[in-house]
Amino acid sequence: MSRALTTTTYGVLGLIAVRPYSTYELAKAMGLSVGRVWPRAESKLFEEPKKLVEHGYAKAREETIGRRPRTVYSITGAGRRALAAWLAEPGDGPVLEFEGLVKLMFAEHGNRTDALHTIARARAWAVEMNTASIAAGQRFAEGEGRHEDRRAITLLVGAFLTDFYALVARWADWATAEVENWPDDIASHRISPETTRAVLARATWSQSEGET
Amino acid sequence: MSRALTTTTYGVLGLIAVRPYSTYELAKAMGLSVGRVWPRAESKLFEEPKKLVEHGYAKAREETIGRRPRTVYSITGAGRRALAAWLAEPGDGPVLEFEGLVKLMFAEHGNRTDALHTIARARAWAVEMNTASIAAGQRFAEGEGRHEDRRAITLLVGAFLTDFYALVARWADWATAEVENWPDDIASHRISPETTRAVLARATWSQSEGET
DNA sequence: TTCTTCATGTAATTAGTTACATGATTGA
DNA sequence: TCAATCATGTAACTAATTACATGAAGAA
Repeated sequence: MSRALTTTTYGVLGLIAVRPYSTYELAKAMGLSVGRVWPRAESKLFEEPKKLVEHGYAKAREETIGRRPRTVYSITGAGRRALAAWLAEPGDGPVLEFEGLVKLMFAEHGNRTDALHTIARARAWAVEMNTASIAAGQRFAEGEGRHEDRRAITLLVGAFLTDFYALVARWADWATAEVENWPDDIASHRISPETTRAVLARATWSQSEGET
Repeated sequence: MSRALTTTTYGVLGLIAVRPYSTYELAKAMGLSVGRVWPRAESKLFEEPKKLVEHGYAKAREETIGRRPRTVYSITGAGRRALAAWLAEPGDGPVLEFEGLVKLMFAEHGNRTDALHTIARARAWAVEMNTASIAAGQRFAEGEGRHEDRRAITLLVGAFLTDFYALVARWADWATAEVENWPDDIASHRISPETTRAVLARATWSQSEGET
C-alpha cells in the first residue's frame, strides 16, 4: 500500500485544481508559485502527478505536439475532496535552513573577513529575492482582471515573503556593524553583559495577539 | 572517491573544533545549536563523524562506560584547515519551507475557517519557538563566564531567529485580520486595486545598506 | 541550415527520515 | 526492584537531487 501523500504531491494537486496542466507546465508553475515556500527540484515534480493518478485524484490525458507526446493532468472529484480534507488538517510551521548562519556559528575558526563576506552574501540574497518578488508583483498587479479571484491569497503569501526578505537585509546590516567592531582574532572578542541583555531583549515582543 | 562533504558534516566538524564530543553528545548539541538553522534527524548525525574520520578530519577514540562502548571524536589539524577553508567559501542564503503557506495558497478550495486555523497555528508556532528561545537565552546569559568567547556569535544567530519568530507572529496577526473580512466562499472574494498596491508597497524597503 | 532554447522526460545516486533495539543509570 | 529515561547506535525505507537525453520550434 502507498503511504500518505507528501506536501509536494498536494502542491501539484492544488495547481491542477485551478486548471489542467501538462507536466512541464506544472514544473514551471511550481517554481513560480508554490516553490517559493516549498522548493523542490524540477525533476521531482515530474513524478508527483503519477502518484495522484494512482490514488484516483487526477486523470492523465495523452496528447501529441507534432510527433512528441505529452501528458496533461486534470483533477477528479475525489481529488477535490482530498485537497479540501488536506486543507482542514493542521499545517507545519516554517522550517528554516540557512547555511550562511551555520558558517557564522563557527566564525571563530575562520577570520573576520570571511564572516563579513558571509553576511554580505545573505544581504545580497535578500535584495535579489526582493527584486524578483517586486517584478512578479508588478506583473501581477498589471494583469488587470487576470487571476483576480486569487489576488487576495497571492498577496497574503507575497506579504510574508516580502517581510522575510526585508528582515534578512535588516539583520545583515546590523550584523555587519557588529562584526566590524570585532577584532581579527574573533575568539578573543568579549562583549559586555549589557550588550548581551540588549540583544536578548529583542526577543520580548509581546506574544498575545494585537499587542505586537 | 568520496564527494564533497555536506553542510551537515561541516556542522559536526564545527562542533568538534570546540572540544571532543561523543556521538550522542554531538546529536544533542546539534539539536540545540546548529540544528536551529540546519535541522536534521538525530540518527543522521550518528553517521557524519564517520565520514570525517574517512577524510582524516577527525580521530575516533573508543571508550567504555561500564560494559557499554562509546566513540569520542576529536578534530585533527587537517580538519581545522578544512573547516577554515569551508568558512571562506560563500554560504547559501536562507531556504524556507512553510507547509502552512502552501495550504493558504490553495485556501479557495477549502473554507475560511480552515484558513484561519492554519494562520493561527503558524502564530502559535512562533510563540512557542520564541518562548523556548527566551529560555535558552536566559540560561545563556546567566551562565556567567561560560562560553563567554562564543557569546557574540551566539547572539548574532539568536537575533536572527528572534526577529524571524516576531515576523511570523506579526504576519499572522495581519493575515488573520485580512482573512476575517473574507466571505466564506473565498473564491468569490475580490480586493481593490488600492489594497493590492498597498500590500505590494511593503516590498519597497530601500535596498541599499543603511537606509532600511 | 545550424544553433539555441523550450519542452518532456528518465536514470543513478544520495541525503535524510522513521522505526526499532538494547545497555546503563537514576529515582520512586 | 521496577519503571522511566538517558545513552548509543543500526536497519529499512523514501524523498529529493544531479546529471543526462532527446525531440520540437524559433532565431540568426
